[in-house]
Amino acid sequence: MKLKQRFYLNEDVVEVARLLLGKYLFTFFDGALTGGLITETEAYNGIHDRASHAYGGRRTARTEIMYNTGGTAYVYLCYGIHSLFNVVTNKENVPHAVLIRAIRPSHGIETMLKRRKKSNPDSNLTRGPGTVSEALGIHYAQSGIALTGNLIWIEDRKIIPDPEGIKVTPRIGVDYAGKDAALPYRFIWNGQLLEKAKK
DNA sequence: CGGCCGATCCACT
DNA sequence: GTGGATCGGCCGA
Repeated sequence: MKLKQRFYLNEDVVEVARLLLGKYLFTFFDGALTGGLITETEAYNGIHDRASHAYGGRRTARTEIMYNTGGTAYVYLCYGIHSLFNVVTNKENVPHAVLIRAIRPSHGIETMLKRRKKSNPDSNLTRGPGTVSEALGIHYAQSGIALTGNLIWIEDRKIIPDPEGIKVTPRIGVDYAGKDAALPYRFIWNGQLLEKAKK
């Protein structure tokens, strides 16, 4: 059920962002399994995307991780406070990535509550990219680890989102990206499942 | 080196 | 709806 590297080598990062809806994101740190159903993603489409850290082919110590082969975690510090978790896609040297913006908690909720310093699992436990990382225990020092390993991984549990339940919008917080700020690269799934095909 | 600023969140009003 | 927190990355001098 764990997604194989083949999944991450897809050359269409926007498609991957959509396909990740309904998959399960897990971490296993400090003996605790935590995870949930991915409900919101954003695609960052490489060197021609002004919103991407890799725009213009920029390579720095930080962005270098995005040039890894698909199936790597790219985690960076935002606003000095938040670690934001991304899935690197496509082949080596093509810096595509999908930002995970929200999950629906399913595993290790007690652990996630403790990490988030909350007492009740309300709708804000893992909604927003900074809170997802905090709840799952992901830190920017972990940027570069493989999603085919046993610390952070994604599973396909045969959950099939209803396309009608998926909303597509521009990305959040990328006003600096000029015309690319308007691209429809954000996917939000309301949790509605596809009805079994009527025969 | 110095300075600006960000793929955000939360408390408060 | 608004503003403060908080610090590494990046760029220019």
